[in-house]
Amino acid sequence: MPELPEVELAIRRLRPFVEGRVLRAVARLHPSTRRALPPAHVRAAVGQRVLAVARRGKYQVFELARGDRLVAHFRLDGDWNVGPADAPLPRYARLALALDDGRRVSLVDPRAFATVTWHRAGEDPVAGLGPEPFDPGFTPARFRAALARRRAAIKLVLLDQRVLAGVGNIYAAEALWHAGVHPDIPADRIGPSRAARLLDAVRLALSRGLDEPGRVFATAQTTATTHELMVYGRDGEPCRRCGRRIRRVVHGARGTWYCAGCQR
DNA sequence: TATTCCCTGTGC
DNA sequence: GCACAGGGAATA
Repeated sequence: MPELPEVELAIRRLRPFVEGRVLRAVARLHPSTRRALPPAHVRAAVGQRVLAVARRGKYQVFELARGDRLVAHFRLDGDWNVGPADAPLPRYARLALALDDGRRVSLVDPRAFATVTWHRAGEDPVAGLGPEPFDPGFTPARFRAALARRRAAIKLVLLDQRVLAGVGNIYAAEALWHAGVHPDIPADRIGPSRAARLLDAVRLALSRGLDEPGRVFATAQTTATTHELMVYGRDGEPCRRCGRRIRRVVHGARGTWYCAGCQR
């Protein structure tokens, strides 16, 4: 499911096709995209040149020439498809952008959870979003201060986009495993050294997702290949670090996998 | 702060 | 054939 790394890679693939192009038409192909993007907003965006596409957390921000923006969010399984405008639409296309070079960018999203919204110039389309995990200004001390304000389980707090932008269910579980932190620990009980370790672990887990797939890497504990998960979805399988069986618990209707042996 | 809802393919 | 999965907004 698209979290920060997958969204970043999707943007990198899309950029060469859309940056500098003019939006000739926007087709809303499903009730979900018609809800999120009313006709007036389509009219506002059509005819404008796309100056740049930026990422903020899991959001993709299309900067338009007049200063307004289209903002896409993949949610659970959205992705972009690029092809000629006269080709048949891909299966599960929920929205399509016709470009001035004859190409068409389609938002492909089987579950129709993805959104594309329009935001007037001057408006902050991602207000309230927390810091970027790789922002050098986001220090372990700031991370720890944010955690200290929260009593909920650290797993849930890592998913809170106001605390940290871009981490979802998979990378939260992976980061907690890398850091050796139990998912149920209350966030405000995480001290400075564990907060520093956890921030490093978040960055490590996200980096693995950004790496070339299949490259072998080693950490202090284990050797694996990039995009290979350490705990997520490995219910009952042995921990790659200590061999104990991975357990699955539920946090707010979402699965969390962890190792009771080395996450404390 | 906890629960519900939006959707539909996948896996039992 | 049906429960389940899940990010974020809305609701209680």
